Amino acid sequence: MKKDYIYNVIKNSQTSLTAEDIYNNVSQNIDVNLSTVYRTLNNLVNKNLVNKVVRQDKIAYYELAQDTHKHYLICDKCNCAFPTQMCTIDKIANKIKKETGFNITSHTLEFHGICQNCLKNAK
Amino acid sequence: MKKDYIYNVIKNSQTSLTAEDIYNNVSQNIDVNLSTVYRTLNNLVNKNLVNKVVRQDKIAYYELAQDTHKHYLICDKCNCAFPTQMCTIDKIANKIKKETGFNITSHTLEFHGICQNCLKNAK
DNA sequence: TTAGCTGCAAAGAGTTTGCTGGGAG
DNA sequence: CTCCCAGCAAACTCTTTGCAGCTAA
Repeated sequence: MKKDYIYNVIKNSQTSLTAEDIYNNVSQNIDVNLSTVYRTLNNLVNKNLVNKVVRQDKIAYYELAQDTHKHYLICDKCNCAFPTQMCTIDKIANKIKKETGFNITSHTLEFHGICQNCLKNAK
Repeated sequence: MKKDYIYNVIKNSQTSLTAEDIYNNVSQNIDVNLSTVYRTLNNLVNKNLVNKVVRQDKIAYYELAQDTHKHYLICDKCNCAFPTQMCTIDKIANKIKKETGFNITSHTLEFHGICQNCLKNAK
């Protein structure tokens, strides 16, 4: 079952991956079609096994759905992404929920800037 | 100059707008082409007069670049968006900057859930 | 004149979908 | 025997681009 291959790639990855990343990775082991990757990913997302986040580059990134909630520092030069655990948004979300009655169920947060590598190289 | 029409629509809007919103709005007054809208928007963004944010629906939303920084509560049912001023992200960003050396220059934050209207209607 | 705007049509990227055949239970 | 899975090609959506004509300073 190709689903397992796809799921495992996500599971074993340290960062979030694009559909293409996953396609390339799975393709090293078995034959698979891009449509299948997309369809499977949508399945996994619907089953809450995988989270999908659309970033400012308009590309969807997938990662394992887990409790430890991550956000990324995305470099606008090299497009690398460092995860950060520092998420106090839930507090803010709760506050907003109480004050406005809007039932917040999720949030996305992206930090943009220039990573240390690119800063060095620029000098 | 069509740029002025486009800029004014953004300036006078209470919420962020898509290129299509802007196109429809401007079209009520003058003839304009969608390409022109996109081109003009990109110009305005490059000149830092307008901010562009890509949301989870993969659509770019435009709003006036201003100091008072807003984030939106986006309803996953009716897709309406309520602005909220409650942004303490800058503090977090500064902390991350210090601790990791990653030079954060901007961030995006989106809250998703169900708005009060949709909550009511569901009952 | 020189540069920057425009419209139009076509291209592009990422993603989805319809149809069909194939494999698992 | 069913039903879900997979491949392929085509379609879709939002956005960008090339080209040619136009406009303004």
